[in-house]
Order: sequence, then structure tokens, then C-alpha cells
Amino acid sequence: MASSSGSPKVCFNSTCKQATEVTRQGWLCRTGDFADLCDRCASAFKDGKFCDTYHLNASGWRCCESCGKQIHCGCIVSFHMFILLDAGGIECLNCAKTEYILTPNPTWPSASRFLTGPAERTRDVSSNNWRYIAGSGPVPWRQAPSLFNSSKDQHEVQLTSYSLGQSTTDDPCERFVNGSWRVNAPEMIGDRVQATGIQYDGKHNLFKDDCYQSFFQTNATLLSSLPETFVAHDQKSEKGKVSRVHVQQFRPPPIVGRQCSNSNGAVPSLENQSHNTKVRGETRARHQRYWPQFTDQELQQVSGGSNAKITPLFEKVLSASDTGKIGRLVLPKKCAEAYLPPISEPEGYPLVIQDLKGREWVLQYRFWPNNNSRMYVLEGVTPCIQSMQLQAGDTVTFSRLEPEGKLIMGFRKASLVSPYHKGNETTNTSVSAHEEISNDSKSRNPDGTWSEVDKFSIPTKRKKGGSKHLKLKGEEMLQLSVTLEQVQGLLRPPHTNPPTIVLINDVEFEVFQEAPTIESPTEFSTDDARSLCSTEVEPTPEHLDHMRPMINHESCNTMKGLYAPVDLADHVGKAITRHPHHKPGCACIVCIQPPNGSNHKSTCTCNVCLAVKNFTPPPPMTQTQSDKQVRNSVQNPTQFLYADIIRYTQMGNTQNTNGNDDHKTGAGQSFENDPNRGNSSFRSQNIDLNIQPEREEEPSVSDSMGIMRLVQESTQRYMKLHKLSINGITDGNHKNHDL
DNA sequence: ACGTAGCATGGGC
DNA sequence: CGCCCATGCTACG
Repeated sequence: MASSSGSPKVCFNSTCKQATEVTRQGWLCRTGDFADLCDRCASAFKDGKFCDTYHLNASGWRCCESCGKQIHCGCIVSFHMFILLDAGGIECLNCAKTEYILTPNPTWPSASRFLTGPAERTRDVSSNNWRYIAGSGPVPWRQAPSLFNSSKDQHEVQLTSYSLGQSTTDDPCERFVNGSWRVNAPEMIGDRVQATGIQYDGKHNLFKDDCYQSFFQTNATLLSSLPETFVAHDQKSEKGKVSRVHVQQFRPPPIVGRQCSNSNGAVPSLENQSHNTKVRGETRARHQRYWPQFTDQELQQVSGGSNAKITPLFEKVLSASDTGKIGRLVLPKKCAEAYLPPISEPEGYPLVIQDLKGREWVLQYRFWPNNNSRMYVLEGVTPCIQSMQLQAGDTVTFSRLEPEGKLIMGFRKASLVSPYHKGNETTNTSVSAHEEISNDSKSRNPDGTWSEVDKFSIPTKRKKGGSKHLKLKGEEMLQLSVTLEQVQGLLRPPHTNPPTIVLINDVEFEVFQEAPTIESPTEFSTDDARSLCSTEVEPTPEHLDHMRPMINHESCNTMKGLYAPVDLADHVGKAITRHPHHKPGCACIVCIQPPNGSNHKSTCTCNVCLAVKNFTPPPPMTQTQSDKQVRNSVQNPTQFLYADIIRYTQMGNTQNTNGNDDHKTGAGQSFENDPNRGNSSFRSQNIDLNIQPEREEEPSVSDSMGIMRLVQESTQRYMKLHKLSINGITDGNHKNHDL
């Protein structure tokens, strides 16, 4: 638009309109081009006096809430000079800069990231589409419902929210073409600012390819003004003609506690965060449990050690049902609505989430209608949960990797929480031992010191009456509060006689000839940590913070002390490898393993090796299987149990099957009818390993734990499926082994 | 008979 | 008192 030569033009300034042969660049218009100004107007603009000169009598002048400076809020020229405060009013950018990680007003058009050149911009950007927002100045941001303070269902609110366009049709694409998207203002979450979301449609979030293209082209400048993480996700439909597209990410929260430095290197302090905040006491406290409480170490962990920018979104302490076999993780409603793409239909859609090891999991993100509201759930989380070795009481964290916008799911083991995290643990009825953790209500201050957390921040939700469970109290409760996992955590390998190393397909197992000892718990006395750390030194919270990533992922390749023999009457005189959860009659693969101490080689015919070798992957899922099955299955092949088992046991790697941890999937093939049985080489060529190539590291401690668990579960499952019994012991004896 | 999807219930905030 | 959400319940495949 701006040019320095050619035929005379009219100054873009409507109050000037002076003809000029030489134009100079003014402000960036929403079309992506710059306003052509005469020399005088351009100078005024350059000097920051444009509005003072030409808009003095116009409406829209307001004062910065901090410095009092007059800012014109009624035109596009000064649109980037201020931000709207959540509590009302505006703040000039200079003041705002000192308090927030921010970009100028999100609707301010900066350089397009979606279009490549001016010509393209000119061609594709429809002025018609901009008339709603560009005609007379700043978009009147709607004050979005507070994430943690809205008593109204956000879904309802969305439908009544400020819309840039009008929807005239029920067709999602037409809705889209008609510009039915909206921009929400940053929103306070307690004393934080919520993500600014762009929701292109309150009802529909799936668009055809052309609509998708159109969306990004038409709204290039608007989108380009959104920082970083507006990422589209694309999934080909079955027919391959229509791509179902949804916007995968929201804009990250401008401010999040413990956020990594932004591009400016600025890290907001909590003090600053609350500067413009009205703390909403009770409501804030009520939802505070979902606030991301990342430590710096965790952020590093999430970012994979790189300098990637991480935006913590929220976290949740896992409930028993979250970690149950149903594989449904209930998401906090407000968090789901604030940080995950909107869902219009209960079925939702697959959401790609990456774990800390870089594996991507496709989880079905959906909701259930519930009491005129919604319950948001992630389905198919079982393999993911299992791979992270999570149990009730542990915490999953959701964050976003910038600039890709990937959702990252991390975790925090309850047994390893620092005092900082302890103070924010959710007590859970199913893991009552965590009560002790919760009672330590300390929290780290921004300056690194520790202080008490207000009592509202410690959720103590528990089920009481109405439950058909046994009601216990006092001592009984205390006794039951020690879970099997904790018992396992108390077990130590015997001090004498080093274990015999048993190799099963190159995976080391330690077989102890003596019973384990029970020692007092330490921070490291969990199953994860015990195996790799010297317990000589009591770790400080800081140590724990430093250790956590290592403990959880990287450091140990063996399974030292994880499974110690149990001195049970029925095993007297036999040195049998059994897990600490062992009960008489347990037929799991660990317990039935002959402790011959010799290496299990490929020719070994012991029960363990046979079971592993004869493990048959389920057949590929056919097209005729319902979408629902696919949806509820684990869609990332890396998640499959059999794949893991086979990978761990290094039996080969070939064809793909649509892996599924659904037991039924594998039920079609019987052990007896397996044509591959006994033909290990053939089998190894045809079984699906579904191994993600990037995951080639040696099994970590948790991996090793996973091996045992996988082997056990698979064996049980296999026996169950095929009505097998070992030594006359059926799988039914194993029912209570919830390892 | 069993597993699961989806809804209902009710305690807690 | 309304909403959230953990979990119970059950129809269905």
C-alpha cells in the first residue's frame, strides 16, 4: 500500500485526505498492509502524536490505570498502545510490559505467519470479513468467564459471547465461512491470567479443508497476532476427501506461575501477577488444586532439557477411577474448557498428547452430559498411565510446548513430592496414605522460601456416607491406609547374599534367596526410587527436585530389588522369585518363574519364557469395527501392551497391527490355534511390535517396572482368555493382585 | 457372562 | 444452593 512513487494518492488518514505523490508507511492495517500516509501524517504517527493530532475530539480516550497517561482507544492507530485490564480499564503498554509477559493486543495485526507475501495477503484477506472488527477500532473484547470463577457453564457463555460474525447456518463450514469465531479477552484465574482463546465456533469445531484454508487465510492477520500456539491439527477422514480439522491449541496463558522465561527472558513474579488481580478467595481456593505447580526441574523435564518454552496449563491428582482399568481420566471442567479445544459433540475427538519421553498418545477427548453440565474425560489413558507408572494420588500435569503448541503430559509421583507439592496434593479416598502428605501444607514462595499454604488450597474431598464401602475409622483406617504399593515401598532387598541375576531375553531380574527386609520409609523408599538410589543420605526437597526426572526416567536400567522373594508357607524351601504383592496361589509370571538362576536363553522352555514367546498379538483391527472401538482403543500403536512386552523381550519387529489394549481384540486368536506357535522365527516376523523408533533407549526403572507389570498382566490376561491354568491355579486367584 | 459406554448419584466445595 | 466430579449403576454389545 505504501509507496514512494507513482501517481498521486490520497492520504489514508480520513481526516487529512491530502493528495500526495509520495506516501509513507503508517500503521499496519488489519489487512496486513500499511496505511499510506502523507508526509505530515506519517511524521505524526512516527512521533506517536497521531491521535493527539487527529483524534483529539474523537471518543475513546482513556487513562492508563497505572501511570494515568491518556491513550486513545478508539482507533486502530493506537490499538497496540494499550492492553485491556481484566479488572476493567486499560494500561499503556509501557506499564503493562513491566508486569506481564505479553504481546500487544491480540487483535493487533502483526506480520502474517500464514501468508507469504503481500500479494497473497491482498488477495486472500477479505475486507468484508474484517468489517466487524476493523471498521472502527479495537474489538470490544468480551470479558470471558473466569476459569475459576464462573458459575455459568462456559458452554452456555460461549454461545452468548461476543461474536465477530453471525452464524446463519447449521453447517459448520458455512458457519465458519460466515466468520463465526470470536476472540476472548485474557481472563483472570484467581490471581493469574487465563489463556486467551480463540474459538472459531461455539458449536462446531470440525471444518472441511477449504474452510480450514479459508479460515487461516481470511483471518491471517488476526491469527498472526496470536502468539505462537495456534496450531491446527489435521486428521484425514475415512474417505480421505474431507479433512477434519480442529484448532488444537489455545493461546497460552500470558502469565502462569513458574512459567519458563518468555522470549524476552522475563519471568513474572507472583507478586506482579496479582498486581491487577482481584483474588477471589473461596472460588480461587476451590480450584487452586488444578493450578500448575511446576518446579523448575519439572519444566526442564517437560521441555526435554532443551530451552523450549513451556506453558504449564493445569494438573490433576489422579483419582482411583482415573487410574482404573476403564481408562477414563476425568478432566476438571474449567481446565478442559479453558485449555483444550472446544467440543461440540459428546464424542469429542482424538487429542494428541506427548509424554515426557516424546511418545505421542492419541487420547479421546470428550465429554458426558451431566446435570445440565458436562464432564470432560480423556479416554484411552490406561496405557499412558501405565507407561508412566502412575497410580491414584499421583499427579498428571498438562502443559504446552511452545512454539509447536504440543500438549505435554507430565506427571509427579505422589511418593516423591517435595514439600512444595505436598501442600497441594489432593487427598484421595482411595489412597488414604496421601493424607499424610496433604497435611504438610507447605508451599514455596516466589522467593524460594517455604510457607504455609492457605487451608483452602488443600483439597480434602472424600466420599463419605452413601458409599457401600466399609466404613472404617481410627486404627482400622490407619492400617488400611498402607497400600500394597507402600508396602512394596517399604521392602528392601536382603542385606546379605547378593541376588542372582536372571536374564530373560536380555532383561535382568534379580532373584533373592532371602526374604526382603522392611525398613522405615524415606522419600526414596518408593518402588521407583528404591531401586536405584542409595538411601544412605536423606534427600532434601531440593535434592528431590533434582532427582525426580532422573528417578522417573533415565538413570537405571535394571530392576534391582524390585521383586524380592516372599517367605510364604507354601514356598518354604523353594527359592522362588515373587513380587511383594504375592499371595498364595498367585500364578503371575513372576511367581511361576523357576528360579534356576541360569540365564533364560532363546531356547529356554521355562514358563516365563514360554509365556513371553507365545504371547500372541491381537489381530489387526478391521474396518468393520466401530469407530467407537477405535476411539476407545489406544490409537497410538506404541501404547500397546503386547508391543511393549515384545519390544522389551526383543523378539523382532515387523508388521503393523492396529494395536489395542482391549482384551477382546486378542481374544480372537487362541493359543492352541495359533499357527505360529512354536515357530518363533516366523512369529517374530509377523508380530507387530509397534515400536516407536525414537524410543530406543534402554528401559529405565519405570520401564523395567513396566516390563514386569506388562508381563504379569499379559500372562494373566492370556491365561484368562484361553482359560489356561498353571499348576492348577487359575487366573481367578489373581483377581486381587492389582499390581 | 463379561466388559464397556454412558448416565446417574451424591458428597464435597 | 448450585456446581463439580468421583464413582456407582446399568443397558447394551
